[in-house]
Amino acid sequence: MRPAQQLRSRKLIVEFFNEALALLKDVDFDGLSIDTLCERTSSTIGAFYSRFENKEAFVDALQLILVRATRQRIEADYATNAAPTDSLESFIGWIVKGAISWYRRNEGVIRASLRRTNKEADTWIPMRDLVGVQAAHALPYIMRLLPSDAAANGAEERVRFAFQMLFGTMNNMVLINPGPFGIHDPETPRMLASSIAQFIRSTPSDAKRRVPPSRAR
Amino acid sequence: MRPAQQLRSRKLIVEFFNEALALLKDVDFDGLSIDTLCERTSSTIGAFYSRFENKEAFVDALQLILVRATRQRIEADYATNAAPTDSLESFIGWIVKGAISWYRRNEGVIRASLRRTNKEADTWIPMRDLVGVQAAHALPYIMRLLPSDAAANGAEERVRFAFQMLFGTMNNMVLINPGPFGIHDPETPRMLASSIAQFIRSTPSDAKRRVPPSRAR
DNA sequence: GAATAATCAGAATTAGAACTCTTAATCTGA
DNA sequence: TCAGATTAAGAGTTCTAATTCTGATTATTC
Repeated sequence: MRPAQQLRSRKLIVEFFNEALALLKDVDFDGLSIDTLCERTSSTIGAFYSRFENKEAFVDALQLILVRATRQRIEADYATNAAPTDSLESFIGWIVKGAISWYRRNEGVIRASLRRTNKEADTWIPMRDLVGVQAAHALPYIMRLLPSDAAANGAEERVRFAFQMLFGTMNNMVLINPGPFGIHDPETPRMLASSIAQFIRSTPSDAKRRVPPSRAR
Repeated sequence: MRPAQQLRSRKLIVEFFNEALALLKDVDFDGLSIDTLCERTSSTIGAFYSRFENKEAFVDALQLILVRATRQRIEADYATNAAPTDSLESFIGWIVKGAISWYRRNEGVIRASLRRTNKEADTWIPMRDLVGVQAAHALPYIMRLLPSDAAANGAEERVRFAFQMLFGTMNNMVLINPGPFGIHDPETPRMLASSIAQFIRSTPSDAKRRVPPSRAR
């Protein structure tokens, strides 16, 4: 992306991004046509290509903006002690609530990003790192809130897996809306939070005691 | 898809499907080129189009084959009492093991199906129904294996949500392989099973007791 | 072993969307 | 105000991959 020197082009770039975000509610990156984008912004192909190397660069930039903003938001939240520390459940509830609202606000880009074709270049990587950032911040909080017996045995592994399930489930909601619960349903945060809190709390012996080896299917 | 009258074309159709499955390990439906497919099967464009209306119909057929086969497999498994009934954990373990191995076997098509662009036609629907079928079969088993206090309060809802998390997590693994756990990791089934069993067992009062309302993020 | 139907071959066509390129307009600084 | 730099217009080009179409080839039937 070539940086703009003049105000008009700076404005135009913003318009491109905003209109793209709007369009992404209906289509994904493949379906996002540069022609359409230019029409919608009352602009032209030439203007677009004098700013962006190509469509891919534009899309990368769009993703990057979101990732950057989100990362800052996360950092800020933790820096200002916004995270509740009274119990594991309320901490997890806070995490989940924040995550869900992020998914709701950015549904279009997220869906498009998930679908973006990646032959070699793993275009989801910036998004993935976001989950990593979240997990890294949350981990010490969670460990502190966990009773010592639960914390002792592989809690960190369970936490990481819990995060993976959390974001996996939300990605899936945004991607294919499988039902019965959708990203916009009011019960969804509660279900998610209680489920992963439950899992994090569980001790490995719970599982061992209860799961005798079953025959292969 | 026009049904084949002669043996040679029946064979060819099978070859098309098999080769497509092989190709889908590397590319998705967009990247699956008919030209390539025909080369790989030592066949020709003409042969392909004398069988299939167009590429989309071919892809639909491919998906349908998988969905049909899977549905039958599920029905058969339950019909022959393959499901363990000694404990919730072993039943869930069985479900998860079966599901994971299905994902491992069919990773390519699944990934491609997840990514398939759907403007209006929701091409994932047949796959989604599969989850529904699974859940419908499993539900009564689970209810029977649940202690009465857990079963009483919204257990059905929790079961459905657990299934949604299970398949959401696996879809996500296949789609973007987020880590730390992958669909091929040997620990994955255990983690998945213990996590959803835990959640299904939990009573709503667990959650209520433990989650005081936290301030919005 | 023709006659007819089914299938295959594959060059040529089409279509859609990204991108280029040249000319025109607009801005900026002196 | 005007010369040079930046930006915008948008018709035209290019590229890619699906699809069409017509003449062979191969199977089936009587």
